Amino acid sequence: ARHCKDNSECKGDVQPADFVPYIEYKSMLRVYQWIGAGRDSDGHLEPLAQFWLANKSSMSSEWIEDDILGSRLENEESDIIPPPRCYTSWTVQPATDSEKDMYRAQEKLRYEKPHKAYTFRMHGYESVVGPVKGIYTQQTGLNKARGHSLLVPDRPAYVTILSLVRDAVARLPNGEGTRSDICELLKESQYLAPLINSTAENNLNSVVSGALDRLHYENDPCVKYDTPRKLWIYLHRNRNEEEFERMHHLNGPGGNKIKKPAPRRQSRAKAKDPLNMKGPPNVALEPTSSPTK
DNA sequence: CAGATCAGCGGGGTTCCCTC
DNA sequence: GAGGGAACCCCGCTGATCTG
Repeated sequence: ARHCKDNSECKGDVQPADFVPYIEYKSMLRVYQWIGAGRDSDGHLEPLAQFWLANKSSMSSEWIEDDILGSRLENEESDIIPPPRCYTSWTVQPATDSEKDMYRAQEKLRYEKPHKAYTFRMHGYESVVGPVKGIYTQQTGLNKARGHSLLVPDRPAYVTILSLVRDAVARLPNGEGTRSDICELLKESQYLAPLINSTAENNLNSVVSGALDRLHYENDPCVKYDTPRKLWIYLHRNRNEEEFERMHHLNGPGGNKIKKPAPRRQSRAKAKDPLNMKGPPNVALEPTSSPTK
């Protein structure tokens, strides 16, 4: 991989049609990180290595000037997407009854201690979820759960559509997936009311859409939507339970509760401006990628 | 009672697919 | 290639409920 000063300089590079970056540039730390673990293979790397060997004499080794990337550092620092803690080749599919039982047993444990982080272990993949927002002690559960058309009425009050969607996002394989993947995982929850017809299914889709919407405007959001790849990414996918609990209490009662104003999105025309997309050709400045299915 | 949180709603924008 | 429709996300507003 090499840096180009601008896009035009990169036109000579070759990338496979199904190109996905294998290294990520951490602008905050100014380091490159290998993010291809589990996805790399000689089949992908050999053509690139051959091309490099054939063309290395004509390639520039110049680095991006600080004034090109430097001015963007502050913005990017908040946009860094961590790689998953572990990888899985499992893809989302409807759960069998035994899989549902297994998940529900774990989910029960997770919500027995809502003030603690929890690690779901399914399909050989570990998904760590943080404590439920706003819960800092072992609750007595006296509060009544708010009514919700898609949730069962006899559930703890702190089990909301937001918490369930957050768990479903956390359980996405490698922390990435589509909205329908999230819906599929959500259906395994014991707190979701049975979907009786296709109308209820559509309703679930729009409810999840709204929940994802709200989740990614939170302070320290747990999800981000990757527009080019049309995937939702679990931003906390590399945190462990200790980190979750530490951050939970930092933001908890007595902690820093200064609410960050909702990040105003760039105007769409601006966000899509190709001139603003200065990422090096083979480096993910933003999301990590997984192979196209 | 005020503020925070959760959730629903609807208009607007973008992208993709299909048809002509 | 242009146009239309569908699907989806973006964003602000509002109301219900809970908490201190």
